[in-house]
Amino acid sequence: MSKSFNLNLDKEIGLNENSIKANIVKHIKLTDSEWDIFFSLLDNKTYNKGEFVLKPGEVCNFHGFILSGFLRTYFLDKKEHEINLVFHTEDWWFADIASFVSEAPSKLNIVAMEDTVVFIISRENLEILFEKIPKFERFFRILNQRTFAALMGRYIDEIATPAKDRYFKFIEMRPTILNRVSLQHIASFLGMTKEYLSKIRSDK
Amino acid sequence: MSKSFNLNLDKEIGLNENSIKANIVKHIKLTDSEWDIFFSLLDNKTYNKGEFVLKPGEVCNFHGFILSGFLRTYFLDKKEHEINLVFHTEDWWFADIASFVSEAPSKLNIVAMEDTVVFIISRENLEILFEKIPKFERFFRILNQRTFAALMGRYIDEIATPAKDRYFKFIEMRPTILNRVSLQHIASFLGMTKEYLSKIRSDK
DNA sequence: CGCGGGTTTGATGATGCTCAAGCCCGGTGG
DNA sequence: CCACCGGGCTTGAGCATCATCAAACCCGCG
Repeated sequence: MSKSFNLNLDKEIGLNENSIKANIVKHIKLTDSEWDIFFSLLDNKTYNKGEFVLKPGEVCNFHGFILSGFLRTYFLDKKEHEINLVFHTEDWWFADIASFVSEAPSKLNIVAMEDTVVFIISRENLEILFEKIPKFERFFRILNQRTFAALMGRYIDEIATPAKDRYFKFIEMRPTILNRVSLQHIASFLGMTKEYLSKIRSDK
Repeated sequence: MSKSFNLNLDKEIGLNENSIKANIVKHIKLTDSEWDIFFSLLDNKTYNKGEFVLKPGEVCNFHGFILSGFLRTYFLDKKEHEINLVFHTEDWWFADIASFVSEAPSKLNIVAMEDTVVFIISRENLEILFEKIPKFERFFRILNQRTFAALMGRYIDEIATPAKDRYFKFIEMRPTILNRVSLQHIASFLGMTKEYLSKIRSDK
């Protein structure tokens, strides 16, 4: 490949690196050589719309960061209904933490809802990263804390807020998601059936 | 004070220190002088039954570890009903993480259900700890990860499991709690009214 | 034009809540 | 020793929320 042919690609990777850099410098500062180490431990992956990042039964041996696109995490209940847990968009870390920590088979599906570009860091590389740059322990501590706080908020909402209010809260909090995903997925995310959501929406 | 006079007290503190040490060494190894630093940053506190560790409106500026006793974390819904989120027993780290990270007023109550002895580490001392012994970043990263995984499990259960099954699962998973707390608190913890739990129990 | 995914509508029914009453039982005081 | 109290637990009738199932609708697309 000629240099000029590669130019656009290089630019794009540069953009990607800046996006994850911006995410990380919010909590820790690194030197240039530390950044080099960090990026050497990442894999760049692309998932086409409909492709699976993780399937039940697999062990989640990675953490991921979304550069562009849109992932959906869900599981199947006893009646084989899909229950959506998270919609992950750009600038978002994701993993099945339960499977990651226990090294047990995941119960979750993570699927690409759009063509999606991610950085992946494997369990092994993550351990190397912690060893070489302990500051990343801090970064992931803070990340985990915030993710935990967010989940706790959702948990409380789910318990304390009736379905109707959850929907109106959702369109207020995450308006852009509305255009990127079908209503049935939003219904499932909000803990109700698509039929019931439809009734809520037509009520006013 | 004479040495012999202090002996019992020392023994007791020794016991407490061993309990939190055992909890920590599961994930990180410290030298004796690091342990000294660690313990110098802790406060030992006792809460009598009924006393509050945290009230809504206060900012949670600490993490705590339970040496003995029993705490309950709950919030009030719109109808002023208490909704139990966690029962914390011995060997358990606790905090309102959401309030801790955002430094916003807590929405939660944490109350002692029995006389309870805890170690408290303040936000300031926690930062000092991270600075002096970065290994603790790792410890709390792992702790947060596991807490997150546990909450995710509960969240999925709450969504995917009917009330009846949640109760039978609970008595199987946490049988000792049954004797330490009234049924109405268990009902609230399991996301149902005390009346409904009562019917579940009498059904079989 | 017909197909198919997504959405809506309506009838029916289950799950679990509300409210009110009564029960059980240990503690306290006369 | 009994009477009464109060907290926790139970019971029952009626009801709200939300799920299920089946049918129809809408609309872009081949």
